Amino acid sequence: MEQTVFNTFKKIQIEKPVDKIIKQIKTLISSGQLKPGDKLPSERKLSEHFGIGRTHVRDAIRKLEFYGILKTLPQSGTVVAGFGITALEGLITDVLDLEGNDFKSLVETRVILEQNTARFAAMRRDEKDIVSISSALAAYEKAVKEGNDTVEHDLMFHLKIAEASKNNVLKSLMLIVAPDIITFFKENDICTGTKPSKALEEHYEILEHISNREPEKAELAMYNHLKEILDTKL
Amino acid sequence: MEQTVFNTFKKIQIEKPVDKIIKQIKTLISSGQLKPGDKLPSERKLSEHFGIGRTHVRDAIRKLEFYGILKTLPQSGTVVAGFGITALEGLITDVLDLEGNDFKSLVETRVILEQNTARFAAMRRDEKDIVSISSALAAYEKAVKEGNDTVEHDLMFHLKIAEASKNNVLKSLMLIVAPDIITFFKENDICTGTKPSKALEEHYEILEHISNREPEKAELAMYNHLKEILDTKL
DNA sequence: GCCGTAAAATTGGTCAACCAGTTTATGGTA
DNA sequence: TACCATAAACTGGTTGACCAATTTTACGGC
Repeated sequence: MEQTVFNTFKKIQIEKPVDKIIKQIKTLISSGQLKPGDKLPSERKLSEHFGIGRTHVRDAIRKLEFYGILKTLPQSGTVVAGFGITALEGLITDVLDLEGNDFKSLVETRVILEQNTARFAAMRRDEKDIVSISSALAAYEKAVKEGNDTVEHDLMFHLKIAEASKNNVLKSLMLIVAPDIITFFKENDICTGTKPSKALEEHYEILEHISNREPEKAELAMYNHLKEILDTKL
Repeated sequence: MEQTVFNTFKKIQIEKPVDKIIKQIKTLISSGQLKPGDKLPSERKLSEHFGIGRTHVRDAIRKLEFYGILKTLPQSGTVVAGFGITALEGLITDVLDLEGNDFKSLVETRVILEQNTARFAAMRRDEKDIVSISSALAAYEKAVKEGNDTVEHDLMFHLKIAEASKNNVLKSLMLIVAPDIITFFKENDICTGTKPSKALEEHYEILEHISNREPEKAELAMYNHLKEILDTKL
């Protein structure tokens, strides 16, 4: 695949219809035609107003709904959150220029999330958590000794810890970040770089601290476990 | 609205078609009919196989795509991530039982995210960041002194800090958490509870530390600023 | 028998029509 | 005049058909 010449232009991409509509909705709000708490014009009206299919309008609404900016009531209408114009405009603007995730930010964020899931897990874990974390660790150990697929089992171990933290939001955020982490590690073969035996040992230490209800130690162990990744690829 | 009797059943809700299909796709993977890296059957095939409209199939695919589990190539096909069956099953399972966000988790997570955006902002801010944070703070101050809408301007201040942290992922996660925070505060009038003048003072302190490039102090100031919220409603 | 080209089938993307509830307007009645 | 039943209009939800690009297949020339 010869793409060298065109890579210069890779940043140039046609604005997706969804973002176009979101921008239009933002304009509606900015111009005061649409105030916080108002009911949005019907999807039909919007689609013909913007000269675009209703599908795209629905997509845009659902995206804004995901970020809590709109709320659609079935068979009744879609409503703008009662946030105040400042917050609404700010939020929509931020939604629009969500850039791709660079790996540095990704890892940085993962470390932060994981330090805290480990800490909370040590505070709140029950027996079931210990069991599920242990079994995930066992699967990881088996994979290490057989020499393959360590990345996924590694991540499952970490996800079980996130579950034990009893914090839905933290777990959700981990879930969002996780696949990107896996993909990158797969592509760059970092997993083979870090010694699996050492990682295994560290996993056991983390589990130990969580099991013993030692939040600070668990957090620190998690940090030490992940910190070298931070340095590896900066 | 008399609902007391029915509240007992509020947890029972019809399984959304999207989740139903996601479950089916998970089954396909579990049973080995669909392996990591494989191309998914076409949307048409899936829809008639499951006896459901193609729209729902597309919705399910897009949801799984958001979590990085599927990748769709326009006019070509949809592909399963090359994760290994363990990770795939685990991730899909977690996607399926994403529960609603309880407020305790929400605030806990917010504090964590914000401590770190403040820290990174103090390390990486440039002059433009200082300007935009300052102007957000000015708007907040004006709102405080006029006595309304503090919540949104408050949040905008925090979002500008997230931008200054130069960490895309952290900012995205803040964006996800933000609206829920606003909504809850609006509904429960917490903002009026905490003294706005004190909060304003704390905001200035945070900005000061970020401006002076003092990561630890910025992080601590942010923690102190938010910690009372943690205690307020536990 | 091999390769290149073109046509046919298949793909996700898009759209306009239809469905089942909700809301609003209407008009007749007390 | 106030009110309520009924119907008309409108809402988001869902579906099947159409589009353009891709992929596969088939055929003809070499």
